[in-house]
Amino acid sequence: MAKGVASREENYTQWYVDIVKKADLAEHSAVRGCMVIKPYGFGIWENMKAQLDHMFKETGHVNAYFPLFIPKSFLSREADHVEGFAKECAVVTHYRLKNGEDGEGIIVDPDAKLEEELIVRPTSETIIWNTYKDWIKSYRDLPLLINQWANVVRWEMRTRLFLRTAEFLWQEGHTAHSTEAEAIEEARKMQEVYATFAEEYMAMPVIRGTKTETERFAGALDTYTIEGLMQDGKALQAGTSHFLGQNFAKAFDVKFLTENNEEQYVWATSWGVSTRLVGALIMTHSDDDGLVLPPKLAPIKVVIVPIPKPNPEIDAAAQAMMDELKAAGISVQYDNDTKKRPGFKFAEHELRGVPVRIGIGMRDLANQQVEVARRDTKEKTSVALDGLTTYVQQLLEDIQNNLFNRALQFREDHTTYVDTFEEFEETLEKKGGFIYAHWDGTAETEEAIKKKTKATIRCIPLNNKQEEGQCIFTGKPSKQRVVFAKAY
RNA sequence: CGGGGUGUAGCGUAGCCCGGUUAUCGCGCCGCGUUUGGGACGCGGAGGUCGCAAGUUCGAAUCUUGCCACCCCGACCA
Repeated sequence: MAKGVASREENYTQWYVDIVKKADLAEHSAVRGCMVIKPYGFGIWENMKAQLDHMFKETGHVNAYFPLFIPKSFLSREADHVEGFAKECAVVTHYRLKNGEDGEGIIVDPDAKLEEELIVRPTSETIIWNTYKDWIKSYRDLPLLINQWANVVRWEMRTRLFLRTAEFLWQEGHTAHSTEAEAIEEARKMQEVYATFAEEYMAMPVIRGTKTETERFAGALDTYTIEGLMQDGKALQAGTSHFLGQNFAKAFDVKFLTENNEEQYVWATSWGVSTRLVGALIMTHSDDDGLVLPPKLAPIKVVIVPIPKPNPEIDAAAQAMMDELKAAGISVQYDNDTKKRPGFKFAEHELRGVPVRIGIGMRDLANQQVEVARRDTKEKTSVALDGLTTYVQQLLEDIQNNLFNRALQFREDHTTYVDTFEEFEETLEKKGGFIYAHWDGTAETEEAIKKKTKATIRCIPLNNKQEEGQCIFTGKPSKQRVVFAKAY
């Protein structure tokens, strides 16, 4: 176990905090509930962002930017929406400060009160739809496929680094369509983009599904979700995509003329993922030795450690390796710090989750080889210098695949089908994970189960198998199982 | 936002109950030397508004009050 990192077994929450801090990803700031994302943590986010942005562009979206501030009146235009967010909004009431007369320093100038308060966006549907109203006049203006990368603020009671902070970074896509079918297709398409990203880049298997009414986004008709399973057996919602129907179009009066010169409201979607994904990444793969990163998102894929310390010969060999690896598009770092000994460096790079470590000493050089260690299994192998880059490329792929398969195996081991409430409670307590169970489809039952067990319905899986059964709680007839879990 | 806990150097801590020299120790940091294939060692050195603010007192890290931050448990949420 790494120094200064709690084991997952003994204190999972502390382990998570330790990883974030020791791997130098983020720290708490002077502002309540807000974090400072440090360069290494931000590097992971940047890699996520670059890939997602690419995928959005590939699916026809363009980026734009809308204001941080939203007039208070906008938020209340859509009834469900305002109810969903009202309790966690930061409000700007004044626009000026001045020196206090009693010499107590700077105060809010009472004369500078805003006519209408501004809300710091918790999400941008309202300001965006108010804008779209002017942009959309004809079916020729549709579809409108826009994404923005932004920060948002939700005044959370209880925060956790990356998983839930008062301010967080995310992207929000907001699209407008001429037909209901097209909007639904868009929402599902983006759910699939998220799922692909999670599985292929984060190496995190996810369940694709639909949210129940209770768990749905405020103002949406349908919320599509991807749900991951963390190592402590709790589910984490990693991304959502919403079919908004015509709710926002009606609230903001966004109409267009069809080919037949008929006036109609547009159909909308919105979808987002946030820096929470960094938290998901940590909790999916990391171990008691520190962070474990999938190669595709690791800021540094390979680190070269001179053993026992740098010298001209080793430097030259390292430089040659780096040139070759960089040429192959692999980010690599040469740790030629003379103050730290190799063992310390090994532990440090493991803590930071660097996927591959290459150790090179005089003994290796004499044999024209290096020692290659992989972070996921901690296996070490001697590899010939000749063909090293090819080997590393293959190894990075192996690690990426292994991480996914390992996480998938974990999820399968922590997926249980139950038919009685006793089994349900027992599974929750002893094993956790995803529980497939019959449910009568009512919000009341869902609420009652949540109250009793803290487990919520994470989703109704896409293409869910239809089977007759009885609700585990009420015994009423049910046509399909839904996925329950305790969640973040 | 409710209940509980914690806050002493960059990090981890002793001291606090029972007020009294110059605030303890380890890690880290700086310098020199010896080391170096899995978290090195010796010697020397720097580093502190004891979370912040009031109060009690001749005297406060220590007692009182308020505030802030973090952790754990609830309610809320991505």
